[in-house]
Amino acid sequence: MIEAHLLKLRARDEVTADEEKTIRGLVSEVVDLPADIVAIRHHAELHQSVLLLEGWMARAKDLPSGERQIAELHVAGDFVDLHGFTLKRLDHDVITMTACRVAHVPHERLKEVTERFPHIARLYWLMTNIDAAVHREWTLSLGRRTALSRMAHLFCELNIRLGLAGRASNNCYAMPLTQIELGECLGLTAVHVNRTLQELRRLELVELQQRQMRILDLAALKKVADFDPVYLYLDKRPR
Amino acid sequence: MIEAHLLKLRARDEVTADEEKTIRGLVSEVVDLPADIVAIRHHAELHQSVLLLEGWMARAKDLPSGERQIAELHVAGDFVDLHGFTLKRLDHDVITMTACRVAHVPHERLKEVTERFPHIARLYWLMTNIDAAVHREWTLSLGRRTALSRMAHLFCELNIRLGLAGRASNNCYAMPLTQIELGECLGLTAVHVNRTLQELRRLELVELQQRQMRILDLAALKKVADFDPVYLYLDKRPR
DNA sequence: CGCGGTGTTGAGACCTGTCAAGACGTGTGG
DNA sequence: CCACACGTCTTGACAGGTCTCAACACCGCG
Repeated sequence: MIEAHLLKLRARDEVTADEEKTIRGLVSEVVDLPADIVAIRHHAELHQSVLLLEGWMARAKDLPSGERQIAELHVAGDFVDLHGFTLKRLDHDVITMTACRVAHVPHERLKEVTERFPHIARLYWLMTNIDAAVHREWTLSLGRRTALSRMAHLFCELNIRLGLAGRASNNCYAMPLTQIELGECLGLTAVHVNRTLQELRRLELVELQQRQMRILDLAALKKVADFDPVYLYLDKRPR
Repeated sequence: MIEAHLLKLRARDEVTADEEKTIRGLVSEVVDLPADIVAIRHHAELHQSVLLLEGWMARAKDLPSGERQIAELHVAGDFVDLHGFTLKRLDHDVITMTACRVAHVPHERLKEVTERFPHIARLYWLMTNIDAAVHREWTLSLGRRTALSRMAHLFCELNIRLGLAGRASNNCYAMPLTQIELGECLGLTAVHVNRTLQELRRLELVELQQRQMRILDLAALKKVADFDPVYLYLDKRPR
């Protein structure tokens, strides 16, 4: 069930059989989590990182006023707090959006990786750098894109990332977020999410019902979104 | 002149004399750049990273419509494209906001660091993770904070980061950005930046003239900004 | 002395937020 | 099996923050 994670790594660089064995050996235990809980609380001392095997999680930051901004969504195969290995504490919560299955990876073992497997270390460094690239793209969305374009962009991003993990095909994927949660990703209110979603439907770009996303016209959606996947760094090359 | 960089590292962890020597040895050459150029073009193949010794740079993403969003500001001591070491190409431009002096660090030497100096490698990994934390805080600003709060937050962040590099004292620092460029950071138009700045002045929180920033009431400014510096990870501990 | 970039101001438009109410669906308890 | 509660989705009217467009002031520089 760590397959999605290996798929994600192998999309960016070769992973030898030996390295795969090392990576599989990182996991100390596998745990199931219910939906809508804080899995990792901000500012808590960390001694392990969490690899998402199944389900959706998110990195959320809250304002004292109670407003929430989600900084990144995570799907199967993502290391949701790999950055916690060097940071030791997180500046955000990691929350479950659905029921999830996760693997725990002790920081001690990650440290050994940096000492004995520099190539894996660089690969994991790369993964956190790709997370940062996603943050930058969201910054661009929030700063300069309209609500419509922003939402279209998110749907394009999820289509690719879920596809990589084997969780999307034919431009269709399970999309478990409520409109409130979509708003927390997009910096919008739930009301405006609702209207923007209707506009995307009216334009016949997407269908979204029963938590199931179907992209009807990917080319047009990308155009509305101004979507270019280079920021996801999907080329396989030595790192 | 690499002092600011060492200060930045030493704010987060011990750096031994040996390690300092290794870090100083990373630099291949030092170059001066004029203001307002693209120092590193997005998507270009990279074989070295750039360490900013003096001046201001920024990571900028452009939309086809010509609108620009700045994702992070960089000051003396920052490795402006350390993430380029694993990414190999950038998803954004790195531009100079002022005349700058930079040091070039070949990726070959960084690779050696990951093989022979895992602790320095972890420190540099940490630095890119802190950049990502800054991205997340900006995401929160753009998604949920008002223009006033967002601007106040940026001024607080710069106060701390410049202070760390020895470029701020008594809550005063050189602030070379035009109002247009401030808008590119804050997701605002220049007109609204102007009005928001006036509001901050009217509230007697800051003075900004002749490109010189003076924070008049830091406590009040932080309150308006909802500023908490934990996201800058200023605690010194083993990484 | 004129020019270009920057800063400032005003009026009006527009995108998104706020508030409120109702529809719909699903799970639970009687 | 029905009644109800709760969360989610939807809709309308209105408010408000930010943008657009336009004009002018200021200033350093050639």
